[in-house]
Amino acid sequence: MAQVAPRRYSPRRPREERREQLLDAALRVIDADGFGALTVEGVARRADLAKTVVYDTFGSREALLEALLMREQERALSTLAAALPRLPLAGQPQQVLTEALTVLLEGVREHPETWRLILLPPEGTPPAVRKTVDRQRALLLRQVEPIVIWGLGQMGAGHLDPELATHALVAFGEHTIRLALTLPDRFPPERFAGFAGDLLATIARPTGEGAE
Amino acid sequence: MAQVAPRRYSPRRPREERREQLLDAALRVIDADGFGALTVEGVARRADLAKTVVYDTFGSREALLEALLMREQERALSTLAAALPRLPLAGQPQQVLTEALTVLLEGVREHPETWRLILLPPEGTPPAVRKTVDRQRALLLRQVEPIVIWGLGQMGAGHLDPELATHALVAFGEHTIRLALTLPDRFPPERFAGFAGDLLATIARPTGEGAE
Amino acid sequence: MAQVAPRRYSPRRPREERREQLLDAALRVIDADGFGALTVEGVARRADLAKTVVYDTFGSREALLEALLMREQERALSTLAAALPRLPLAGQPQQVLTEALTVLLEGVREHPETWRLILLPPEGTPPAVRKTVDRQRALLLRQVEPIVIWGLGQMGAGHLDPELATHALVAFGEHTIRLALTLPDRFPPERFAGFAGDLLATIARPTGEGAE
Amino acid sequence: MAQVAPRRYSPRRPREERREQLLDAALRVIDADGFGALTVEGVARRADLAKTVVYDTFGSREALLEALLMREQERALSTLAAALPRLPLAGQPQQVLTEALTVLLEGVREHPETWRLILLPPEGTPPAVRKTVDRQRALLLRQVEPIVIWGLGQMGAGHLDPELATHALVAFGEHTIRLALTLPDRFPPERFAGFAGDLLATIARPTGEGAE
DNA sequence: CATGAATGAGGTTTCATTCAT
DNA sequence: AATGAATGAAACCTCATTCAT
Repeated sequence: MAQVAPRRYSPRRPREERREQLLDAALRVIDADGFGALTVEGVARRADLAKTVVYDTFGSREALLEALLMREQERALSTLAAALPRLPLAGQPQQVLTEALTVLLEGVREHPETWRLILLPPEGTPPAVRKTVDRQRALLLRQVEPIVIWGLGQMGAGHLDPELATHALVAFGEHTIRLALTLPDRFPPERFAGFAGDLLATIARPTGEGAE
Repeated sequence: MAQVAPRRYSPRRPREERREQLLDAALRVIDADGFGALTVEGVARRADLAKTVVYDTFGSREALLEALLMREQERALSTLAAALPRLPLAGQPQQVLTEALTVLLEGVREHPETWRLILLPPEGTPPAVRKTVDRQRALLLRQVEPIVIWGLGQMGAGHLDPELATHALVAFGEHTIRLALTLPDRFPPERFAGFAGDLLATIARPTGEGAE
Repeated sequence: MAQVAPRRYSPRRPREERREQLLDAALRVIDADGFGALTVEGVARRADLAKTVVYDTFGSREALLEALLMREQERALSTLAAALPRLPLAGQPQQVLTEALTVLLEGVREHPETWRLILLPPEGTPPAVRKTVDRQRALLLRQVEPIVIWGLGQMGAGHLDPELATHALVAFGEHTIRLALTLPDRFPPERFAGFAGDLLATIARPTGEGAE
Repeated sequence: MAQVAPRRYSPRRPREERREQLLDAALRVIDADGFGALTVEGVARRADLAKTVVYDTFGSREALLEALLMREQERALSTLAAALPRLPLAGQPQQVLTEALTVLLEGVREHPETWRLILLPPEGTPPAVRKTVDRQRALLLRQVEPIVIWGLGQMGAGHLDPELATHALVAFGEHTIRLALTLPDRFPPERFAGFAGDLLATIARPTGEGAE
C-alpha cells in the first residue's frame, strides 16, 4: 500500500539554519507578491517545508513577522551603523555626506527588499516591532545628530535647529532610497551625492568669501 | 441582554449622502484600527447600515477603497493646489516657503486621517489608484518645481539640480507632515516654518555680503 | 435640486399586461443565461422595471417561477392538444404519426425556450408545479393512448403493451425534440418523420404480404 | 442544550478514502434535497467534517462537482460498457435486447442516484463536465450502433435509418430508467423486457411467414 | 402603480492554528 | 524534527424580501 512517495525528510538541519531558511522564504514571498501574500502556508511552501514547521520554529505568524522585521532591520542598519563612527569628522562636510550617502545607497542596492521593508513598515506589523523600529530610528538619529552638528558648525550654520536639520537629512536620505528603489535609472547614486555636495557647499559658502 | 433594537430602515438618505456617509465611516475605520481593518462589515457597522448597502453603493470592497482614496487624495491636494498658484513669486523665498508650509500644515491639522492615507498608500491599494496617486504626485511636483527654480534663482543657488531640489523639498514637506502627525507637541508648525526660513536664509546668504 | 432624471413612470399598464411583460422577461433571462440566473433583480431589469413590481405582481420568486412554468406548459401543450383530437383516426397510422410529429416539431421550432423549460423541469421547480407538470403529462399520455391503440390495431400489433407503447412513443417524441433543439442541422424534421414512417411501416408489414 | 461535543480531529483517514467519503456525501445531498442544495457546507456536514476539508481535497465547489459527476458517470457507464461487448451478436435480437435491458436495469437499481445524476445533467454543471458527458454519450451510442445494425439486419429491417434507430433505442432506454426510478412498482424490469421483446418480434415478423 | 433604500440569511473561500503520528 | 489531517473564525459577496414614499 505504500504508494505515497517516501516523503523526503530533510536532514534535520540545526535549529538556527532552519530559522534562516524560513526567514529567507518569507522575505522572498513579500518581495514577490507583496505583503498581503505573507501567509504561513506560502512561506512554508517556499521553504519547501510543512506549515507546522513554522509553528515549531516561531510559534505564530506574528512571531515570524517580528523575527523577520528584526532581522532585516538589523541587517539594514548595521552596515550604516558600522560606517557612521568611522566617518572622520574632519575635512569638508560635503565629502563626509557624499561618502555616507554612497555607503547607504550601496547597501540599498544590495538588499532592496530589506530597505523596502524597513521604510514602509507594512500594515499588520506588530506593535512591539513598530516600537523597536522606532527605537532604532531614534538611535540612528542620535548617532547622526552629532555629525550634523559638527557639519553645521563647519559650515558656519550653527544657528540652524540641529534636531530638525537631522530630521531633514534623514528625510532626504529616506526619500533618496525610495527614488533609488523606484527609478534607479533616472536617479543614480552619483546624482544624489552630487546634489548633496552642491547643497552643502552652497550652505557653507563662507560669508563674504565670494567677494574675491 | 437587551438585544439591540431591530432598527430596521433607518432614515432614508438620498444616494449621494449615503455615499459620503459610508466613505466617512471607512475613513474612521482605517484611522482607528489600521488599514487591514477595512472590512465591508466593519465599515457598514460604523455607518450603522447593513453590509449590503456597501455593495449597492460601491459594488465591491475594492471599489469602496478606490472611491475612498480618490476622495481623500482630492481633498488633500485640492487645498494645496488651490494655494500654490496664489503664492506670489516675489519677495523673499523664505517668506513664500513659510507661507506654503503654514497652509500645508493647517490642512493637515484639519484632516489628519486624509494625509495619513495619502502619504502611506497602504498595501492593497488597487493598481488603478496607485497610478492616479502617482500621477497626482507628479503633477504636484511639476507645480512646485517652478517655484523652487524661482527660489533658487533668487538665492543665487541656480546651480543646484532643480529636480532634486524639488524632491528634497517635497520629502521635507512629507516628513514634516509625518512628524506633525506623530509628535504634534514637540514639532509645532512654527518650528518647521522657522527652520525652513533659517535654512533658506542661510543658503541665500548673499555671497560676500557678510564681509563684516 | 431636482437633478434626478424625471423617472419615467410608464403609463401604468393594466395588470394582465404587466404580468405577461414580466413572464416574458423571465423566459428571456432563463433562455439567455440558464436557469440559475433567474433572479428577481434580473427579471425586473430585463423588463425595465423595479424589483418590487415583481413582488406586487406575483408575491414571491417562487410564485413567479410557478406562473412562468404554468404559462409555458400551457403554451407548449395547447398546440399539441388542439391538434391531437383533429387527427383522423383513419388511413395509414404512419401518416397520422408523421403529421403529428410535424405539428410537434413546428411548435418546438417556434418556441424552443418553452420546450426546453418543459422537458428539463429545472432544479428549484416548486413541488406544486412538478405535480401539475406530471398531471399534464399524464393527461397527454391518456390523450395519446387511444391513438396508439388504434394504430397498433391497424398494424396488427394489438398484442403490444399499449401503455408502454405510448410511453415509448412519447419518449421518442421527447428525444426527438431534444435532438431538434441540440443539433437542428443534423436532425431536420423530415428525417424524424421519415424514420417514424419507416418504422411503423415495418411493424405494419401485413403478415404474409411480403410473400408476393 | 447539550451542545454538540467538540469532536475535534476525527479518525485521520488517508487521502483517497477522504475523497470518496466526501463524494458519497455530496451524492447523498443531491439525492436528498436536489441539486441546488449542493453546498460545500452541506456536503461537509453530511460527511461529518469541516468545510475546509472540502477545499483541501478538491480546491473549490466546482471542482467537487466535477469530480462527482465524473465518478458517477464512470460508475454508471462502466457496468454497461463492460456488458455490451459480451453481448453475443447471435441468436435472436430480442434476446440480446432483453439481456441488455436487464443488465442496465440492475445497474440502475443498485445506484439510482448515479443514474438520476447522469440522465438529468443538472443546471450549473461546469461546461467541461458537460462536454465529457456528451463525449461519453457519443461513445456509448457508437458502441450501441453496430448492435442495432446487426439486429435490424437480422430482422430484415435494414432499411431503417440506423443512427436514428440507435437514438430511439437509447431514448427508450433512458425513459425506461426514468420510469423505473419513478414508479418501480408499476414498471418492473420484466415488463420492459417483455415489451421490448414483443416489439422486436413484431418488427422481425418474417415477411409473409404468418400467411395464416 | 411604481420606486429606492435597507435588511438578513446564507454561500464560497482563505487563513492561522492544532493535534496525532 | 517534520508531516498531513482537521478545525473554526472571519472575509467577500449574492439574493430574496420588506418598508416608506
